[in-house]
Amino acid sequence: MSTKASASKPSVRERLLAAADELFYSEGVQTVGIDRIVQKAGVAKASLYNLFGSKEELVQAYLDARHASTREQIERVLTRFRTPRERLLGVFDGQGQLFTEPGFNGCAHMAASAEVRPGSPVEGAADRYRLWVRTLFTDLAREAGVADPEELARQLHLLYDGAGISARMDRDPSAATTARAAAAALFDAAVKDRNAP
Amino acid sequence: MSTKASASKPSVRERLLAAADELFYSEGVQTVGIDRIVQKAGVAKASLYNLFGSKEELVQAYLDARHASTREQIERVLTRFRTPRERLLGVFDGQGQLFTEPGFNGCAHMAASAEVRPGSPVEGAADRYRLWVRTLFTDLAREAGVADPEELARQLHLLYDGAGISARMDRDPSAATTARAAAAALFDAAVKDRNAP
DNA sequence: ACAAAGCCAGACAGACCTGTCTTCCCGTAC
DNA sequence: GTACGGGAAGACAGGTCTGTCTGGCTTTGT
Repeated sequence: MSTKASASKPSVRERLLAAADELFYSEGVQTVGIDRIVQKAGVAKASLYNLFGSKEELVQAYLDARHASTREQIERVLTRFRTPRERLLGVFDGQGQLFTEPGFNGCAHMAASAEVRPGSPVEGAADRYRLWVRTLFTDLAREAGVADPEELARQLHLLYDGAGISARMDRDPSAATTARAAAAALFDAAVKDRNAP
Repeated sequence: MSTKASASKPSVRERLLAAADELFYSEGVQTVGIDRIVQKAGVAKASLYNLFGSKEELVQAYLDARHASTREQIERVLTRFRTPRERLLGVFDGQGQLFTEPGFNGCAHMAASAEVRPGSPVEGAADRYRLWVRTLFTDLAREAGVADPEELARQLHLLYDGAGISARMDRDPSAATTARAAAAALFDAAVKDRNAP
């Protein structure tokens, strides 16, 4: 078996994904060349092309790994909350934790999507990520009994994206707190409309 | 005089900026090479380097021109509104008009900032743009008599950025309408807090 | 022990990039 | 008429990129 070498030594694939994550995320997928990734991973260039086929597919794998990791982080935070309102706002708590991690550099999917040329398959990974965020907010809003869960989810998604942008471009991790406060106001207004239309 | 050739023929500088805007905005600053810009502008490569010095400075000039054009568009829309509340929400009306323009492809400053390597002077243009948006929202919120104009401006900026992201990545120009509705809810909640804290 | 597969190291081709420099043309001032 | 300067066209250098291919080493299975 070569796929489950996680106890003793990281497998070639794992080393490649780790190096790609570190370099792609901090410097961008366009400016980082294949040579630097294989050198950092201590891997032959032929292994990379045997495993992934092209740089574009490596970028997709890198984005999917980021997606999975973000998802785990947010869902782990959400288990700490009980009421629907707390769980809905907890998404921004999880986001705030991501903002303060060392080396945080904004949303990887936004950056990669801006770097590739339009129509690239890389945009599919970004679409998958956005669909997950949208569905998460919609489900939480529905559980909370909001009148129009889709509309509130769209609004919260704007705040979520905006916080990611601000955290990166303004270098201000407190954007998550601002987004959380705005989300609370929007949620409270939405449930109030429901009780007294 | 060569700088005011706008009546008969566009000057060399104007032709370069027009070509750069068209190519940089639709395909990205990294993937578009100098050769394609000088060819589209019908200009000698030496003229570009005499006028701008480097590609990086051309990118900055392109972003500053985008900034000025966006600013004019928004401010023109704002003149149509009278009450502070209408003017504050009118920013999202202007944004919605930008979203429906042919060839819209998201916020140029976000895309360019994601493509250049961190620390590039290009980020300065993005900072100038973000400062203008922030100041605009803060002034409008203060004119409206909100209790904490800076906090509301931060929240509205999140919606503004999020709408730009959604319009580009979800290909959904109605993101501006969603942002406007959320902004109205946040504004009304803020003035209500002021009247009955 | 021996075969076979996996993998590292690196050369190589072909394309593309930025930035400089030369050459030539054309319009204009004097 | 003539001198001059701005600009078009493009060759060129030096570097970087992706992707392929060869050679040799190491590890593993039997």
